[in-house]
Amino acid sequence: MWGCTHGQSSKPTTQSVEKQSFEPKNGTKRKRAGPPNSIEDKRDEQPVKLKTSNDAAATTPRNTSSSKAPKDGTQTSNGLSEKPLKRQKPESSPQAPRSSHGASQPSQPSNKTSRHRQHSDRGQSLPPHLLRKRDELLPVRKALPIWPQASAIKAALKKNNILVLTGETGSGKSTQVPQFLMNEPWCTKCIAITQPRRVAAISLARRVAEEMGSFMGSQSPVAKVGYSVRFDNATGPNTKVKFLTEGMLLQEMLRDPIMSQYSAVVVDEVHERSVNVDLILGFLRNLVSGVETGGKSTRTHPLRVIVMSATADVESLVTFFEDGQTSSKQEQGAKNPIAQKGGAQTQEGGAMQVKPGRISTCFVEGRQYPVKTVYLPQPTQDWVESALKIIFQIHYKEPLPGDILVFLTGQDTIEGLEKLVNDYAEGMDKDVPKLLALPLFAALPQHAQQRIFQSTPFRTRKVILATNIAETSVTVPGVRFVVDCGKSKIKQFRNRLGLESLLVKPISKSAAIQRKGRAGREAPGQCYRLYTEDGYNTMEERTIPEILRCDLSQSILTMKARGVDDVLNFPFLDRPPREAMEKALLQLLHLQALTDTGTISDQGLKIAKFPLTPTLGRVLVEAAKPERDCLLDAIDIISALSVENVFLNLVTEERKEEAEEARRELYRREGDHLTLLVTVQRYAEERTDRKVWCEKHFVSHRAMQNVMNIRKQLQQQCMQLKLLSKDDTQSDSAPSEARSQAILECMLRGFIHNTARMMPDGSYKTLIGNQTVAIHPSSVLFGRKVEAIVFNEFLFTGKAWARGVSAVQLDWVSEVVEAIM
DNA sequence: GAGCACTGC
Repeated sequence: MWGCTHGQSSKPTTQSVEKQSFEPKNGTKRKRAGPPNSIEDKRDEQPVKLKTSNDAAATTPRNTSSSKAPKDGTQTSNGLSEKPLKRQKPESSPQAPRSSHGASQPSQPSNKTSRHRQHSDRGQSLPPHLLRKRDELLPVRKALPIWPQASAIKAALKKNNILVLTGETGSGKSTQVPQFLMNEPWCTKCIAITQPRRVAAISLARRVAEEMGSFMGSQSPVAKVGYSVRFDNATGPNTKVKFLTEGMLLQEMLRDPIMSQYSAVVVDEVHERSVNVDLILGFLRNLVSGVETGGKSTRTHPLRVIVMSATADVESLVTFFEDGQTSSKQEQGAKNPIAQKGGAQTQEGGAMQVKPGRISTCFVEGRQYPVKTVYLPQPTQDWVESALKIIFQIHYKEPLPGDILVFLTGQDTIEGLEKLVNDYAEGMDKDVPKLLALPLFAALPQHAQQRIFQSTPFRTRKVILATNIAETSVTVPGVRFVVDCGKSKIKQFRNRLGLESLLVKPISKSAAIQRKGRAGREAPGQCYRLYTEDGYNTMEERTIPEILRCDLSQSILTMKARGVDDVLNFPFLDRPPREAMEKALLQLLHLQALTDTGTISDQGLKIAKFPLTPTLGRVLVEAAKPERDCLLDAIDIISALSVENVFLNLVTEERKEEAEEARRELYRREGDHLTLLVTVQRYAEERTDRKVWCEKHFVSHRAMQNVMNIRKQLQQQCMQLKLLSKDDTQSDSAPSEARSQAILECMLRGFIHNTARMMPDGSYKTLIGNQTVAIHPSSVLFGRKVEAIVFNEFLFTGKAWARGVSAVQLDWVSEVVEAIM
């Protein structure tokens, strides 16, 4: 897990507090220390200001951090702020061993909990170590660029319900804004702060708890800070500041459309533009403008919304919340199945509408050392070779310390360059420091990823060869040089074919700036771009938001489940093409998640509540039907399909053969789905040592632990939806032939579009769309000829492949296909 | 006989 470095690192900077600025850095020194390197440094043109758009700018005192911080920006070791940020003592770390199972588990009443039960929440009687920590951290907080803005931010939210806050890395916005707001008179309930990633939600909550001198989550009833991520809910009755992942908030919004437990929602990292953040913003805009909150479900107090973003794209966000009233009016008359259930009536329009000028904006400077940009004089085709040259150029020219972070596109280029670097490094003179090449990508086992945090051996420079993972998800310490190939792999959904492809594409300017910034987190740095300045200038300004390039069926089902019937007029920050939305609507209709009139069906409501794609949700609902009666088996299979790679990928031929042999007892001739079922069942039955079992069968233990979590969650949710009864949780082993057939027929109900039949020449063609597909070599059915197949995934990599394949009978498929045609 | 950027419920 990222985010849990308890100070073993040689540097005090841990990624778990990366949102904090932990350097005693001078916020102003940065400005002109670097060369006139890029067009993106607009910070100097933008004074620190906070204004409301309906009155004159109320300029606040300029960020005072620069006067408090040491003037020398290169002075990295200064006790003032580094020391308190170290996670030194275990006692100061408010983390208890936590159960990672089911969010619904009650917190265990421990001695510790009852001992603190009588504590007042004023803090005086809290344990001294928490208070000491809090007091230690206060000066650090005060030195953050956002600190002087506290009163202006509070004033803005007294006046207006919406605040758009732009703050760069290191401004402290994620940790401080909730603390500024929590004691405001209007803030009688909880504040939610969303994060795109689990680690960020958890580590920010820990940090804020420390800063407040509070317990965390379920540690104590008086705990004021908590977090909620999948499989891990650490909130208590008095949680006032709650960090959660975007997906978690969306789930809550389905259960409680008006968000009655919150006084404010802070949407952080909006610039990353995940699909979930786009949905949240649309729902919030409807909510604050009084749309689809009709009747009895109207809020008594207005919800405060704080939208936080790193890039200065304030205008579009302000416009988004100001305008678009036309589309919301259209939705006003729309039926809301959730509200209707309670006999609610649609509220008359306009009562809580956001009028122009009711939105505040705020800009806060970040803290970043200057980074010099170097472009290639000529464009190159072979950027692996260019990267190699530049790595050694840096290594020979630049003194230690200073690690190199290289951004590449994927595992293969990373491993290729790793080998090259190692080969060349062997031939270096003895008096030159060593080079240590470290790969970093998500599929790399956890222990291998952790190597980047280990301290560098004496006279050695690390070269981290990374994918996009290092752009946002992982902060690599010690980096002073960035090498950016200017490309990344992007998944694109092709509407017409209904398949996804993974393509290597040029990155956007904003991504290039993000990558470059990774060199200036601890000291001034350099960024070598493996493209020309002209190349940079021709890049798109921003990365295309995910919602414009993904399959929309899950998003649209979520919208429908939340009562947005007219999805074509949903307030999107960026509206997906109509074609993509219609494609998704049609798919949902085929899944019988929608009725013929386009309203959500009972079945659709159930599907929407599962943490699954609509196709997989549909399979579950089908499996629960009495005539199928194979829900537990379906849950096992779907859990395994929800994680990537249960079976380990082996490299050498020898190991592959070994694995084939060991797994033979798991393989089922019906195909991959039943093979997964057997694997999950055997793993679950294993009582002695599951880890050993995994090693023996070349199965990923980490993946299987995740499968078990998902399996448990799905079983619980099926019980809540009354699809499963309590006394029915013991799955039978080894499904009979009849049950195998039932399982595959359920799969067909979800994957109608992913079916193909064998042609006379032995190739396969999809029943819908008539596309040629081939069974992927990773399938147990590879090389076999069967009359028809159903498959989990349709992907294009040079050729159209079907992955996750099972054999079915043609007449089963025909029956399902005819039903929707 | 191929190959897989990254999140998340």
